[in-house]
Amino acid sequence: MNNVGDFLKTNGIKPSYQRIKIYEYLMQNKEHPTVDSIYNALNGQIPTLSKTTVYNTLKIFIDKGIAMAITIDDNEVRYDAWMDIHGHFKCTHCQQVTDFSVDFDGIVGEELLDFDVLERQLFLYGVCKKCKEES
Amino acid sequence: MNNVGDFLKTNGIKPSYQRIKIYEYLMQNKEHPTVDSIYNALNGQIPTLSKTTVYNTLKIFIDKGIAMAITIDDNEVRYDAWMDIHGHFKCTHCQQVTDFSVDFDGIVGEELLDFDVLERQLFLYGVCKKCKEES
DNA sequence: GATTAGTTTGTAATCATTACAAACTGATAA
DNA sequence: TTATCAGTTTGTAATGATTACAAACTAATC
Repeated sequence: MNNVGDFLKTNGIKPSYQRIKIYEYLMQNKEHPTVDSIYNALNGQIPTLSKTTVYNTLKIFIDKGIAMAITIDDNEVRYDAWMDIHGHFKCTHCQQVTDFSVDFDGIVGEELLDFDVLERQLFLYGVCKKCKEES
Repeated sequence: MNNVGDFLKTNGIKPSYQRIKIYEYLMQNKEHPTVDSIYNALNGQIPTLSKTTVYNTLKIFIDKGIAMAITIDDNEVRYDAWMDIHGHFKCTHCQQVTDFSVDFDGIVGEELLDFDVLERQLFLYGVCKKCKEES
């Protein structure tokens, strides 16, 4: 499991125990956890863990570009270690968030011709397959 | 100016003075105001206005489908009365939000084939034309 | 004019996030 | 080994947006 540590080092982040655990958690739990779920999940293994550390660590990850924050719904920020371009679908019934691939070519109008676009986020909302079948 | 009142009525909203003013403000200020800017802008005309009323009213507008909330950046919810499908570009230099048209055809991968997509939001981030030229 | 439903208002509570300072850790140098 | 120092973690307190709630108000109806 030392590859996570190496990965952090490669990205200019000192691989402390907490940071390794938090990044591992992000990688293993792709359902876009919140700060709270990360904290609660890791508190068992790291009893001294502080929520501030979770916030700090996630901020470092984002600064260094190895994670991103997504605000799918107001007032719940979620975190994601999958950095490929992809979109997020949120089911308004079961609240589940589903990733999907996106092809951004040619969707943007001329208004942004001379703009530098550095980051893209596509959010879709509706009813997922499972909830549709159940109703 | 009574057409705004009629418009609200058509959408099942009793056209009170506050509601009319708030909706007018949304229509005239397309830069995606926050609750705070709406409140501050209207407080002159309506000295008794309460921030709670702004929150309540915007919630009603959203429920009835004549406005939408966008969370371009964490912890600042903005409101928009333009309900056509469009994207939002936020310049990370000047913080300005620019609307642009979007063609969503064919961008979504197969993962969502059996999903009902009811709402779409596309956010782009980067450097706008003006800031690019200035640097 | 009385009643009632709906609307607005202000205050207090909530809750996520941030600020900050103290405690801790681990490496390096004497 | 011990001292030092930068970087990390922790806990508490502060902030700030949003919500809950109850009282005051308004407008329409009987």
